[in-house]
Amino acid sequence: MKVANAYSADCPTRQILDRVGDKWAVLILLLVRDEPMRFNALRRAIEGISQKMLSQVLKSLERDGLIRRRAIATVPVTVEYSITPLGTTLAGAVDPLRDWAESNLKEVLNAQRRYDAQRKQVAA
Amino acid sequence: MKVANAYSADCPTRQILDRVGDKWAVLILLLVRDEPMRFNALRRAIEGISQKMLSQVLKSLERDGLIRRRAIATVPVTVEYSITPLGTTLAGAVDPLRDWAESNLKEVLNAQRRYDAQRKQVAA
DNA sequence: GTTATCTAGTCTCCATTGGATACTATACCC
DNA sequence: GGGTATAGTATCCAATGGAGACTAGATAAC
Repeated sequence: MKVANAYSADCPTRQILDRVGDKWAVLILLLVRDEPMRFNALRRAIEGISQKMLSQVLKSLERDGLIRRRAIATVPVTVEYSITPLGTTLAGAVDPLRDWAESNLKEVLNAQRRYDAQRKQVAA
Repeated sequence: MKVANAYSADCPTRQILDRVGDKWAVLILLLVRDEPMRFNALRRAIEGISQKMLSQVLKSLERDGLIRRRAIATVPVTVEYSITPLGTTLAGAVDPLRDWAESNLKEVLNAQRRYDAQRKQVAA
């Protein structure tokens, strides 16, 4: 039995994992899933993202067919980003992860505290 | 209704997403889920990871309580990394993502080709 | 008329990160 | 003594990410 091997550099899965790994991409995806949003609305919604990063990530999400960009001829021009069907399925696959995070964050933080406390003793 | 807001910088969910965002962490987690592995075994299994990164990521996964490190007094010393129950649940939450990747990679690549082709025309 | 404001970005610079490579310590085999 | 294996650490350089200034085009305010 041949198993898809995500551990070789050219594995498809790894490419997608890298995309999801993108710090901002998932955040944007989940936001535009709820409702189409404009550039500056996204920027305000996502605390800490720079304009450069937002612009960059939006572009690559559009390239991947996960979101759609639509410029509207108003003054000043507004641009609306919305999720595609493909993007919706990805967002769905991310949900379990978000749920896990919400359920288990406390446990992770506890583990970190335990680990740090131990290291501190060793150092002392 | 108050919704957990993953978009503010200090949101728990975002911290976990950052962790999963780590290029190598998920790969390691999925590997040691199948069976405990040693340092160099992991290095050989994961194409392209440097020793520094492997060491670093293993340390932070251990700190988060997702894997366990066990040094065995052989010569030379061997160190075995295994997944914890907490780690197992996270790995489970990652599975849908991997499945999505395998199912939809082709479509993503197509979208990229379309996008690039269009940009090329505009540039020409 | 001129200055300010709004939009969606781009440009430039610097700090942080990631990766490649060399190196350490220990003990076995030959 | 030289080579191999273990699990890392140390060092250096390139790539990435973020902060903030800047652009364009048109309307609104003074």
